[in-house]
Amino acid sequence: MSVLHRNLEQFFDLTDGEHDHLDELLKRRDLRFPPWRTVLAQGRHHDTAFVVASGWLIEHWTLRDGARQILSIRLAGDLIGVDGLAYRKSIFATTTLTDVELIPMPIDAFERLQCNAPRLGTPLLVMTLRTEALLREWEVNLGRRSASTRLAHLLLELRERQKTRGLADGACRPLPLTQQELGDALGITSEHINRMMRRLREQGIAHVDDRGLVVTDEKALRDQAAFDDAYLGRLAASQSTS
Amino acid sequence: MSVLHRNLEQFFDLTDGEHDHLDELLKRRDLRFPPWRTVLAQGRHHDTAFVVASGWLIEHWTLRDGARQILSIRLAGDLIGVDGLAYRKSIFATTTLTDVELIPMPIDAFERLQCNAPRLGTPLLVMTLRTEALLREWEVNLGRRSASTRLAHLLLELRERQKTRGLADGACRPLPLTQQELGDALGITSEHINRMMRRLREQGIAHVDDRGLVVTDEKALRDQAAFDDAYLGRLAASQSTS
DNA sequence: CCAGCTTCCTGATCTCGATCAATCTTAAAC
DNA sequence: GTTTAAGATTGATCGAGATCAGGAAGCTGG
Repeated sequence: MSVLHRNLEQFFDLTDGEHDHLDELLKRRDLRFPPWRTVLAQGRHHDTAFVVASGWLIEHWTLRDGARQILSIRLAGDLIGVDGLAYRKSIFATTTLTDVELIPMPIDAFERLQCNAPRLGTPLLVMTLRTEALLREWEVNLGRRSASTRLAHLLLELRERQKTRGLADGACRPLPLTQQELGDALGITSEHINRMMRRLREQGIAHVDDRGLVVTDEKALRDQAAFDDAYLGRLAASQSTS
Repeated sequence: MSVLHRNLEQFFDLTDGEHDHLDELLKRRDLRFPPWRTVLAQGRHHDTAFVVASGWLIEHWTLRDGARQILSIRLAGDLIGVDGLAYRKSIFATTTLTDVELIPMPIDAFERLQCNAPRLGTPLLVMTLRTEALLREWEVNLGRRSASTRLAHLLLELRERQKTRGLADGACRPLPLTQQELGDALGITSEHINRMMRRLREQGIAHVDDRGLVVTDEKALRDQAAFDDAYLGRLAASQSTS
């Protein structure tokens, strides 16, 4: 059973017929991409959305001066390229960070689904609303919080999202983000990320080794992150438990 | 015919039956609110979304230390409270800035609609995707652009959104935002907003008088805003032409 | 093994925008 | 008409984080 089935079954019990419709929606063959491959280019036409079966991707936007803002980090179970439904093209770029498996989901099949299995429409809408909630949280981060808070927030969020999918046991194994990328996600220079990481290390809160991120003082990190319990709850609820 | 009908007809031709379903969805009586009334409180349970028939509202989030981030400004034709569909509660606050008319749209009727008029599901999903696109643009603003660019960007965006609804002819008539609020939307202090406004005034680019915002040098403002033509196109497409 | 990357790491300096502290304006309130 | 309060405006100072300018450390491919 695919990641998407599991993700949807969180919200709704699916009938056999609906399972079949989903199967039809998802073309059989998974696509595989190596790291650093741009799956959806900024501004390019596209008519296929994807379910992330495994791996990490980033959605990002490059300014004319070369500065880059990472808009969102997508993990297994997330959807990418849904904006094709609204614009028939990608308004930002989506790029792999690791080896990635994607399940294609043609946009027009997506529309047909609304008619053939209308009950599935609501869960899909719910998934996009949950993504929207994450974006709003990031607006707050970028607009109002300090560099150290933002970093702590991102590290915890990623660990939490990994954990709810059963992918991270304590340590968030592979943290396939360079300091440059952390910075691009947080609107901070990589030099400053480095300084913030040093502080976390010196304070014995967290550090990165070859296994990935290691959190040694959960509570302190949570304090730094100004983490809202309600937010954590939403995070958990928004993810599949695969 | 309501704002919502018009907004949807941009994307799809509606059958009479679908018009009826929409009518049923929208309870007859509009609700009216005075300025500064919180329609949906942060974290409070709610089961009704609304279509904005007229007026201005803000969606905002207040941090523990009292700092406020305005997440989005909502105008006539926009939806508010759709997150109730995903969370059964509002994860941020929605507050009126002016006199506002709202058309209630119960969440459960919304779900029934998916089954009774499945074709309507897609347009509603499209509307939320367009909102999502605006949020991503704001992520870029908050993360990567300077105060002056952000301000120019917001002023132009608001004027454009008003214009595509036929509400602003040249001057964006009532700009019901204090400098404090502009700051809260842009992640900037009101004092700094004031300085940026002074600069726009001194450079003869734009100023605010009793009629609202007056743009005297369109091109210069557009340059400051680093406004992307593609973004403008999306803005126009995302709004009703009421 | 070395040359050439990329990423990590660090310090010195500078700048944008925050913070603090007033004054001014205007419109409602009594 | 005086009081009061909210917003606009301005200046002086401060600080978080950017920018600049490099090393150090690992990892590629030759």
